Amino acid sequence: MTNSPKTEPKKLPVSVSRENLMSINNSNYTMSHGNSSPDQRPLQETKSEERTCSSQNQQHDKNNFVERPVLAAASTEQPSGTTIANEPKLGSRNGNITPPFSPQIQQCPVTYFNATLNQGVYQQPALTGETPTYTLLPTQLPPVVTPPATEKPKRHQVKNACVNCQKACKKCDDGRPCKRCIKCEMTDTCKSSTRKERKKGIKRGPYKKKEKITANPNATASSSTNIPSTGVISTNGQDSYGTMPIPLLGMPGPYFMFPTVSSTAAPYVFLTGACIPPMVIKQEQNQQKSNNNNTEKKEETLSSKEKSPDHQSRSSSISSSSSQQYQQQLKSDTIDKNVGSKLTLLSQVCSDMLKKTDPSLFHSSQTIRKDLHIKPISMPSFTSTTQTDDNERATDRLQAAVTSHHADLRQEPLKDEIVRESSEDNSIRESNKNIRQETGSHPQYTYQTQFMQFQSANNNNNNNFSQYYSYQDHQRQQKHQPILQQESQNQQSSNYSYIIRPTLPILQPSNIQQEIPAQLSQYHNSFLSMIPPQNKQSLP
DNA sequence: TAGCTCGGACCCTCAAATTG
DNA sequence: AATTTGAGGGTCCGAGCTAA
Ligand SMILES: [Zn+2]
Ligand SMILES: [Zn+2]
Repeated sequence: MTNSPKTEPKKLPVSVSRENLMSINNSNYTMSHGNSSPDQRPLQETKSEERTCSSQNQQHDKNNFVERPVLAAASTEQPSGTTIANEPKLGSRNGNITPPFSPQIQQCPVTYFNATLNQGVYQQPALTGETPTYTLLPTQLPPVVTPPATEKPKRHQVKNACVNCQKACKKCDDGRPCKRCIKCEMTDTCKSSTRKERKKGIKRGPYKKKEKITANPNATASSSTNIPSTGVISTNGQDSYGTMPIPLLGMPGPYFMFPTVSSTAAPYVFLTGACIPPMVIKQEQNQQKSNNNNTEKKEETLSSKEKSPDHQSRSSSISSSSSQQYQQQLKSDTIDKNVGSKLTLLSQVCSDMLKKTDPSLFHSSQTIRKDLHIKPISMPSFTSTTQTDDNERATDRLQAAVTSHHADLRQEPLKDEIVRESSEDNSIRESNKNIRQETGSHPQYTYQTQFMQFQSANNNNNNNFSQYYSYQDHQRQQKHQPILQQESQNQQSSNYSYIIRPTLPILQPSNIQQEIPAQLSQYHNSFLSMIPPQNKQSLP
């Protein structure tokens, strides 16, 4: 197995070096590092207000720490040679929650991946059958729905590209690993990118007023020629408010150590997996709101009829990801001779496997591998099986976090906690205690603030503290792993719970509230109260 | 000429503004 | 409260560039 990403020759039919698929779904995630790719976007300062997103992203990428995802209680095999030794140097590495303010942070290397791929290899979903939508603007006459013959079908895009595709600005898909990463042999780093939370409180200026539709179309047409008070007539009939300067709110984007929770929001469910790819979460959401007839879903269903068999199978597997269905698909004619389809299917199965809920998916994936002459993988661990399970675990973790917090405030030792041995640990622990005492909140918020200030002072745009924190958390877990193992060997029931991970994935399903145990809500609320108000929103 | 880069077109989401 | 608007924040196409 090699970790170095490959470039892909153009115009290659779907034939990938298949051996490397064996690395898919190895339940340990590892990352390859130090591979500089020509595909990386250069760091660019774009001053333009309107089209900053792309360059912003790239810039953000540049400065991001390489995140090491952790799958809790993941499999046993530690892939050698790709672990900590290869990690980027990040300043303090002792696995404690120490302030990461070393200047080295700025030099943190970023992993770039060789990542360009022939776009033609992928079948674009045929969307020609989709009904075009027309918006009735006040400046328009009542709609005359006559789509131009030359109208291009809508470009299909995934909700979340994987980090590799995102960096390369290339087409991604919903599978994890995605097709492109499979081809480029970057399966172990194929993770869904995280979306920034949208800023709130941005004033938008008045919208153009809704016109009353009169019976006389001429009257409508004439009255709809907007002459804004500014005297500027925009070309599309809109007012010029759109060009009003929008106040920038402090730092580049809000930063959330924990997801912001508004008081009116439905309770969240904390997933238990330490690093479940967002993609997986999304699928669960889809499953759970199957009876939720939002337009998006309908559109998806509609268009899936028009899609290629390949795509169709993927869509259906999202709505029902049973291994039998995968098996059936594998047997079906459409997929029989098509390597690409099988790869897609494998990608999908592997993606579902990451949920670690259905061991039979593993066998399905093995079947496909066998079919594709790919070396089989060893069976990963499968853990939680139900939503209830997840809720219970989440409750446990929240309880642990809250208990730990309150105990620390009272300067009481946690009797269940692992005794840290090194003096270094203890000194940090002491300092953490002090911070808790002073601020009344979790030390990480102080660190976060300091981190942001440091980054700001050094003109470093990376404000992704959570990735850093996550990494450290991982380090700590690594350190504690032997202790936990020892405990389990000695038949001791481990009472130790890690303080809730700052980057714990969160699921907010639309119609699952009733399934959330009251206890979880309770601890969740307590937990939220630990977050000082200034950290609930963006930092200054 | 194949592969890479990256500007910007295109797309979706969702908070603000507006309407009922 | 429900609906509409339109900007934020994203995806990824494809023209132009570069190296072999
Ligand atoms: Zn991808
Ligand atoms: Zn990928």
